[in-house]
Amino acid sequence: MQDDLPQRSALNDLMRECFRLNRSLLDVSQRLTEGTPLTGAQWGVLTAIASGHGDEEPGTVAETARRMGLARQSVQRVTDVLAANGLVEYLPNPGDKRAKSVAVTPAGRAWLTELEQRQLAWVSDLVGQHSGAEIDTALQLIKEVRARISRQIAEDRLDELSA
Amino acid sequence: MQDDLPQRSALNDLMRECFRLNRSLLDVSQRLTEGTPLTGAQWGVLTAIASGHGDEEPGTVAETARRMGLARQSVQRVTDVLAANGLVEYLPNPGDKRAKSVAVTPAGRAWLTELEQRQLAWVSDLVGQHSGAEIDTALQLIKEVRARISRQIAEDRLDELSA
DNA sequence: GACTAATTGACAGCATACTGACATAATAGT
DNA sequence: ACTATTATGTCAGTATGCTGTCAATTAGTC
Repeated sequence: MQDDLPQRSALNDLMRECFRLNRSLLDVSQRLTEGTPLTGAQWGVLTAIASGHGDEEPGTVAETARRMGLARQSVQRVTDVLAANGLVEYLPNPGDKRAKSVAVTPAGRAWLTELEQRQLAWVSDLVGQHSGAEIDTALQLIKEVRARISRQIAEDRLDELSA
Repeated sequence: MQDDLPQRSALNDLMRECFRLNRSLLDVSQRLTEGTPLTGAQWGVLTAIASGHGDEEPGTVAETARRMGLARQSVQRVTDVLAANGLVEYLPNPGDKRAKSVAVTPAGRAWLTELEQRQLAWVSDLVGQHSGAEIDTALQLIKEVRARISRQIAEDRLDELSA
């Protein structure tokens, strides 16, 4: 395949590597949550729930889903499991009869801090000799690539509507 | 949370962003395969099958799985679908009575070149003003982070064995 | 106040990837 | 040559995400 565009192959590699990194990260989150009542996905959702409210009142499932960029239903399913395991609690929401509030229980909060410890240790072990600036540079590039993709997708959606 | 380690938060962001990029990429592969008989995952597997044999003979499912870093069973399922849709063919393997050889059919090859075109167009549209060097730098960092994670995981596996 | 949007939860179904367990075939070690 | 280990395919079950649909609630508009 001729390569008029040297960036093409580079970006291709970047994408492939990103897929692999993603799988590695999933692996890690699974390992970090070993011995806890949480899975990787549950950890993520629980974190999102806990860090959701700068305000006093706990948020709803739909809010959490929006913040995570996931489908409502996915987060709902996980949250139900969290509730069943006592890490989270559904509270009646005076403001909306449908959307119950989701509050992290003391048990949930305890596991969160435990996992934060583990993650801190893991990251410390991982960063190696890379400087913060170096990481930031890569982060910026990825962020922009992703943003451009999102924009592309959004435009495509509009195209479809007008088609 | 106190931040003794400035890289911690940066790396954390990098991970989060990688998750999001991953989902965006899945989205894109879904879009690129729209109107073809392939899904994103099937495209990936088909590509791996096609690019597998520098040698003459087509490879087996297990080989493809290893090359992709996926579980045997996952690739098997997808390959079965490809075969059912006539994009791939199982051939008797004289060397191994269990593992049939997998060959890409002309139809499969045709869709592969079509998708290669689409991908090329997409990437050209995407690279924007980033230089190849810039992308390479990010790629190197991610590669190394992932490699270190893999090493970590491998060590953990050994620890478990010796424990 | 009544009608229409949009939001939300609940349920069902699909795609992708994983693990575990099993039988069979191939390979190594003795 | 016989046995033990490994490789492979197959079947079953799980986790995580998605979409689509429906009824109920909420919010917005006239």
